[in-house]
Amino acid sequence: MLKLNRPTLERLLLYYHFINVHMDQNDTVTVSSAKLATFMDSDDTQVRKDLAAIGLKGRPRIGFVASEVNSKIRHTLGFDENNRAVVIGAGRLGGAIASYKEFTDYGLEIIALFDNDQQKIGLTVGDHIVQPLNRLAAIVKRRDVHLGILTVPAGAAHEVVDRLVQTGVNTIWNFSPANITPSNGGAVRNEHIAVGLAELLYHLKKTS
Amino acid sequence: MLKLNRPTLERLLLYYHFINVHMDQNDTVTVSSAKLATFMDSDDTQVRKDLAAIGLKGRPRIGFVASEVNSKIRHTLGFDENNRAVVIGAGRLGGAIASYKEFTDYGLEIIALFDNDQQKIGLTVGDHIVQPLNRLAAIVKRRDVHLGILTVPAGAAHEVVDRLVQTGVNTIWNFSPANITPSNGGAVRNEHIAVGLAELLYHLKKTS
DNA sequence: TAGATTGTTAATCGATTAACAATC
DNA sequence: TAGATTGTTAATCGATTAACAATC
Repeated sequence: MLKLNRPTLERLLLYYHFINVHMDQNDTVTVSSAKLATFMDSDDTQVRKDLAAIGLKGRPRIGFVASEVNSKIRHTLGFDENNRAVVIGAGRLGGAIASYKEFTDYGLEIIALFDNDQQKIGLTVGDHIVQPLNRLAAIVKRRDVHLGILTVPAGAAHEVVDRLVQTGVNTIWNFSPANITPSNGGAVRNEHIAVGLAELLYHLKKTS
Repeated sequence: MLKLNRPTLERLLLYYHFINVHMDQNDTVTVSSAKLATFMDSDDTQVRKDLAAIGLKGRPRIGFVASEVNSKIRHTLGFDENNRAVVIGAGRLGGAIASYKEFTDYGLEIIALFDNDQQKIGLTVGDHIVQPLNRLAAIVKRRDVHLGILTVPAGAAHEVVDRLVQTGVNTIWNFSPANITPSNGGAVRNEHIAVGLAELLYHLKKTS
């Protein structure tokens, strides 16, 4: 199995979006590495390397078939699977994520929304009824859930992660301000919101 | 003015959080580069390089004064300024961001929330009343706003960006699925949610 | 003093870019 | 054919890591 690093995955995703937004999806539409590179502000060699890494071949004078690029990236990144996830933490952010329709474009289905707050349990948020955390294990088992999405306060994050890992969910998308480290064989993505903010504030400071 | 790249900014932020969470903030508490490196899963030389880059000096046998590290990072990243921002798009995500209390820790103040949907204008979301977009320019001018936070659908993103840039806001934190490119002298951070998702789905696919 | 830790230079590593022959 | 574009090797660049003398 090929091993793609983070920047490569990010670039592949951007190629994918560019083609989706800007190009017709029939077999006669082609795109050159130079065109993709211009959009990405990067180098055409980089684009060809990336596409070669996932097994795509282009044709001299022609370029790459746009729809092939798309479906290959889709398949490589797993967007054509059916991935089930649970959201834990029914605050505003949790509600926003649990209700985000576009996730289906990536093969992601949010099947349940949990919280421990008695005030929230039973409420309807989008398509979901907020459920108590003690139902987590049963639902994860029954629906074969592999991904946990964390939108709890920092203080609760580690405890919730332990519960998830106990039930066999070791792939975690963490939107809480806590720093979660992956368990054995697991994967964690910490979406630390302050990272993006820090970058912008630093820019503001420099230019003011 | 020193120029820090993105990974460096990210590491500085993580040092900052580590010290905040794990260490007392009095002048006698010190931290070694090796300790920070262990937490970060990186190298002690890297830590010393980063801290040296923002002008911090450590002492042999002692390490770095934790509170000094903290306040220096805080100042370098601009968290001790008063940065005003507007949020455009009063959906769930916009509401979550406009109501996120922890932004004050980074010197960020959300001063207004806008939307163009008549259904939403006038509603109260957290501490804000949703305002029509045509009030944007006046409020930006009056309150000296420098940062725009975008939580609109992809289709509306470019138009809103144009309006922001016209009123002089060229630093943009984009949570919409559109790819925004910076205007002259401006800065954009695209928080493309699918990037994190792609990384996790790819991991799931590899391990399943 | 001995030993832990810094600051910094040198070496390594990997990623990006340049060059160019092969190809349609 | 001529010329545009690929695939791939080689060169460059920058970031990370190793090494080690200086220091308290």
